Amino acid sequence: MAAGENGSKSRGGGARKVYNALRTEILTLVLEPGELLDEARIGERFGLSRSPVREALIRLSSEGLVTTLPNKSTQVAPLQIEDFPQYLDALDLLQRAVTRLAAKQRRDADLVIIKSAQGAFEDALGRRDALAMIEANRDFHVAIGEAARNRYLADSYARILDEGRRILRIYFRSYGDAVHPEFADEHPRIIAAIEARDEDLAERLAHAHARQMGERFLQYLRSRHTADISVAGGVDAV
Amino acid sequence: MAAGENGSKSRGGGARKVYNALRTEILTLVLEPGELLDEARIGERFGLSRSPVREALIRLSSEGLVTTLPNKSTQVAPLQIEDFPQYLDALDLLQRAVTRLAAKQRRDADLVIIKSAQGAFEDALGRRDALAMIEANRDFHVAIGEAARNRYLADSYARILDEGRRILRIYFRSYGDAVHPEFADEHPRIIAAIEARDEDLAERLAHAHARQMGERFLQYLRSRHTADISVAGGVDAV
DNA sequence: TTATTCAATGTAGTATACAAACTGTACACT
DNA sequence: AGTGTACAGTTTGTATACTACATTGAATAA
Repeated sequence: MAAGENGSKSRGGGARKVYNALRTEILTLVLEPGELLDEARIGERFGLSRSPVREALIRLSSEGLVTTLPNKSTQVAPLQIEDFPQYLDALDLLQRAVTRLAAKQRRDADLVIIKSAQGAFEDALGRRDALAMIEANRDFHVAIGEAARNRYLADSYARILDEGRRILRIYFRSYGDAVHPEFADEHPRIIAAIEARDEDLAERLAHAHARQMGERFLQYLRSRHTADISVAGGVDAV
Repeated sequence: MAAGENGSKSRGGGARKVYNALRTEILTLVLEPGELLDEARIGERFGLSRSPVREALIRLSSEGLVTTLPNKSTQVAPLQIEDFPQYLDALDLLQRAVTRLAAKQRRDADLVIIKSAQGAFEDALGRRDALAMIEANRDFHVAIGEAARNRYLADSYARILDEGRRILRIYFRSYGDAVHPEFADEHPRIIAAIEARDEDLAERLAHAHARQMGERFLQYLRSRHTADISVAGGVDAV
């Protein structure tokens, strides 16, 4: 297979490339939960051997984004909506803590990053681009996580936010990726609270924001039958 | 290298074996923070090729237990005591949340596991076995995490607890692994609160427990010079 | 003596080769 | 017909081979 022929980075880049690509596709549901991943096929898709592909899959497995059936194959981690309440609890807790900390510890440089992410968010909102909106939303909160200056909490928070990308994707996709503008005004208020170093307000807004998100998704779940969107097993679900 | 000759599991077991071994040795400081890990050497130590070793290292890297310098080598993740305050904050937050949830959600089966871990803890205390005590302490809290029935929080909590094993190890080792009995009576009270489903008390005790641990370690840090125990870079530090 | 270049060496990243386990199908036997 | 076994195909897990990057140290020049 044309060894030595490579487009981008001659070394070390292969595994990272596959990792990033698969990760994005998993989080955007281009790869459906439960879908089976074949190392060889992925390898030939990227023009790489199985080794870097394997590395990428191991990383993803370690993050819980893929599940590896021993000696059989690895599949995109199923989304178990039955523990969505757990998810919400965790998101709420970490979001409150992190946003409060950010209000306390933020520096001006942090604010710039946060506002920039919010800019991208509003941009996507204006373009009615659901995909970009989800990503910018994640970046916005991750930026707040960084501003909290606690790598343990920020890591856990980022992990949860990523999981949320898949949930939000299901939500929007089910509405044909129509963008609902009701999300628009919550972020600026959070920014303002962080900028004003108002810890209590920041925490309260963060809490409300998580609740809102959960409420909307639960409402959506109720509108459909839970069974219908059980993406847990099949490739062709939803 | 005698292909096909292996003691335990003929397939999939190799990588897991290396992973578990390295992980334990990292968390017990048998492998010092900053120590360099050579894939080939590890491979020959376990009678395996580089492939399974690589898989183990990738997993560990993904968990933050080793740091991989691109194209150079991988080293045991340095312990940065300068962000010990961050660590404490995160531990406190998650411990409070998880212990409270455990008091709310626990089932009888959970209590059995928790008490069993506490049994091992007291056993180790009696034997003055610092290593076993640290491990049992971690298991005790992880069991509480399981009882909370929130896999997101339990995962984050477990991750933080593992990091704590290294910190506790430094602490005890510096005192020649002498076991201080003042830890003894906090766990039973936490168990009692969980058993009685007293959420507020459980959270308060969990909070106090985290504070105690942090206080002791900070006191230890103050007694030595911070620079002396900076295990960040060198192999032979401490 | 000190700085710089370059070859030599070692190790990580990738490719390939081989072995074991699982899957499914076909066929035989009851 | 139903069940069990054999065999082929597919795919993971591991071993080995190869390549490129990086560091080291010696040789040479200033």
